[in-house]
Amino acid sequence: MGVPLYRTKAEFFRTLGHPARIRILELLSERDHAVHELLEQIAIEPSNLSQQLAVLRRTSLVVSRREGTAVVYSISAPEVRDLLMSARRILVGLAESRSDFEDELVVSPLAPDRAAG
Amino acid sequence: MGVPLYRTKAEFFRTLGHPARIRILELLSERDHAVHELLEQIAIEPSNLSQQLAVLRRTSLVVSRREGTAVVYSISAPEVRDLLMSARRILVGLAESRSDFEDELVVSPLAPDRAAG
DNA sequence: TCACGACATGAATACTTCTTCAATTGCTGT
DNA sequence: ACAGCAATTGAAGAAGTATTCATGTCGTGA
Repeated sequence: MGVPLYRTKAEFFRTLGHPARIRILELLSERDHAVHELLEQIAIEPSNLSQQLAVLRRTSLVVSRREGTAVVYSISAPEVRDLLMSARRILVGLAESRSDFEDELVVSPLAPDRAAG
Repeated sequence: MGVPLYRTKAEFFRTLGHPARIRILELLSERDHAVHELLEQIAIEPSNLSQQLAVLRRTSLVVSRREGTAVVYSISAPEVRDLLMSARRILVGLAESRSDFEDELVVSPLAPDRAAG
């Protein structure tokens, strides 16, 4: 146990900090996908996808197996699904409180037109 | 709603992807803290702490208020606490499955004593 | 109002991480 | 064994993020 947990956590979150990797994890948390299937869903170059998959493999978040001509990926920690959902909940909450606030501005006594952000 | 959710999620996780910011959120999820209190707990330079707090403020994860001479921070989304805990669970799980595998290697026929993780 | 302590900001340099390209490996069918 | 598709790798330049230093702001108490 040389590395403090908050450091490991930060590293973990950084791994999640890329749109393509989020998409990959979302897709894999539904079911296993071959690389070419991921490629259909995510609009990036094959080699870029491979790079992102490599990042996820390094942190053991996903594992791959070869099935004939295809390589199939699956998620190692199904709990990631909950994590993504709970992130969504937080984001929706933050977005709401921000637009609530904008509403309040608009609802002031003699409020002139105030463009929405 | 111009920005796809997976992009926003990635951005969100990137803001969590720094040891100091994780520490800050952990501390704030227990109770509000003044900047000088955070400074006592986290071993970084004051101006660096300010920078990290600024990052968290930009994403509305924390808010600050002035109290006399001090500036007090609090967390906007208490659910962040759950998120951090569920991240911990995933990390522990991944770490265990990795060392299980190492154990298997060690657990050959004449397995010697096995130290607990 | 002046000086001081508590924080924040801007800007520069040093790192990391992204994206893309060219080259490579591993199967499958012939 | 070879052609051809699927996926990966390494490397290089572009883009983004971290850390630090010098400076600026905002209250408080003398």
